Amino acid sequence: MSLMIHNNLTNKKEEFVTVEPGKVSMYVCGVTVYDDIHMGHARSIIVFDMIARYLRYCGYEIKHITNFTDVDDKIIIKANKEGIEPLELSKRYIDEYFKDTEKLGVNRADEYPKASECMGNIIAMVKKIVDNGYGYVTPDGSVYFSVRKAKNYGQLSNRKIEDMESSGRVALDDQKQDPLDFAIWKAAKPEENCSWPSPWGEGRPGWHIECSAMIKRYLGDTIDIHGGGNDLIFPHHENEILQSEAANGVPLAHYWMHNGMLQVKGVGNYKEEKMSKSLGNFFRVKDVAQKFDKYTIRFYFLNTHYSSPLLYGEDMLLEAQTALKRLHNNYGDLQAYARSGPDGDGDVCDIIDGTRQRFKAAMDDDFNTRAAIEELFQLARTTNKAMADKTLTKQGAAKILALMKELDTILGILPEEEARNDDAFDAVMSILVDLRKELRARKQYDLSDMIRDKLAEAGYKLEDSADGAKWKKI
RNA sequence: GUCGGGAUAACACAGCGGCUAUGUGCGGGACUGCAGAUCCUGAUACGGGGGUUCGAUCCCCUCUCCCGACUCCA
Repeated sequence: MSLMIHNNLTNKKEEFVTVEPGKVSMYVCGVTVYDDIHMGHARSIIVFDMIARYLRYCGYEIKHITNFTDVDDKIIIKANKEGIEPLELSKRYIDEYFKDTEKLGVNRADEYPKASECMGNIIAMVKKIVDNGYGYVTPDGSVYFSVRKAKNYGQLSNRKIEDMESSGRVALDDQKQDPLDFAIWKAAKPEENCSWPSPWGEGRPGWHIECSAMIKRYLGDTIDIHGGGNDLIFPHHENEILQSEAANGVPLAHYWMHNGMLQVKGVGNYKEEKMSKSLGNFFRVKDVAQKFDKYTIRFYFLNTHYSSPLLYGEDMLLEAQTALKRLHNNYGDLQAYARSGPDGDGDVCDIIDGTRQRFKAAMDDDFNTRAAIEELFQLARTTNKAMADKTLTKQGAAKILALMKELDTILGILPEEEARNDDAFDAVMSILVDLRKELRARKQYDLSDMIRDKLAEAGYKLEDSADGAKWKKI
């Protein structure tokens, strides 16, 4: 079974074949760092984190690059308002970005290039585009891309030039030779205080060019996967393709993947709308992370296919929390069972192989994390039952746990192993458990409940059942 | 208007041409000193209308509605 990816370039599910066998180059559009990241960004970050994790799980050596746009109108405006340098402002939000994504359990990408630190590459690419005849310099020292000269216009977004013209929404600008053209280099404006020297005078990059330049610098002319939110398909990704292909003469990316938008229930007319800064309906990651742990947030996002729209609400997170608790309980119970269950060779191969095989089949089907998570719930029911009838052995439980950990390297929704592996502690706990058993046999419930309560206060939860008590760390 | 994506039980969200998914919630039952957990079980589905088929929720056509993009946007 091979990995199938829904490719937005062709709008088909295609078998994943890399340029170089065993290696994956992946570029994901990051954020403009002028404010804290919100849950919509979190979705994209977690989705591509999951994708990178799965590819790694499949044995690929992956290079994952995500950029920071730190040169941008909004940054300049906000920095001017605060009376600080634009790069000082963006630095602040880059730091916040890392703090916030850490709260989401995100594995770091290999590099996080910043536009401000890739000026050489950007200028070189602009120059190349002009040299190749796809760009022109205006009198004020800006450089524009000639859209009509590009081959394959609209290959990603299925747009035709005629449609663009008739839409009546293309911006007019006296510097442009054609309203469809877009800036790849913008001449400096004196009041902005944010520019770099270039062959065309002081200026700064256009919005799309940094990604093209960074991809070339870090990953090469043609990469395997290019990702981002589906709101970037047009014009951002379309223009990235035009620029890169005009400069390099080869396709930019083989697979284009886009995550669906996070939506928020509209206030007045109960329609859903996209969570975004401009609509003001966003929830900051740092605020949400105060109420919900990373496992819950990840579960919430991964419990839906990455490309589908997803409704945001605290009630959704609460439901995710309850659902995930079932998995966490099962995981904790298995850990307890692996300590105190019956001995035996514990043949659980069928369960393990079947679960792994179905889990992988789900993931291979365009990263269907939702279906993969269903396997975890099935496994929980199977093992809960096996623990209840004692058909599971402690060795079997250990093997199931190993499988769960293995699969969780992809999802990151199960609690991490405590560093502790303390036999003495286990022995003490087992004394307490036995003591309670005796007390309960003598119906001295006040004392047995007191032990249970005190242990709960100390962070350990005891659960009684017909065949003795189990304990786990809360 | 153009281009994408949707419409699945109370809610969320998968999936498949015939074997009724998963979680939450709700109704029974088991277990139980209590708490918690767990197991068994019940009910409520595939937007409307055509068509293809022995058979469609799944394929085709059409209608309605929703979301996103076309302006900064993950």
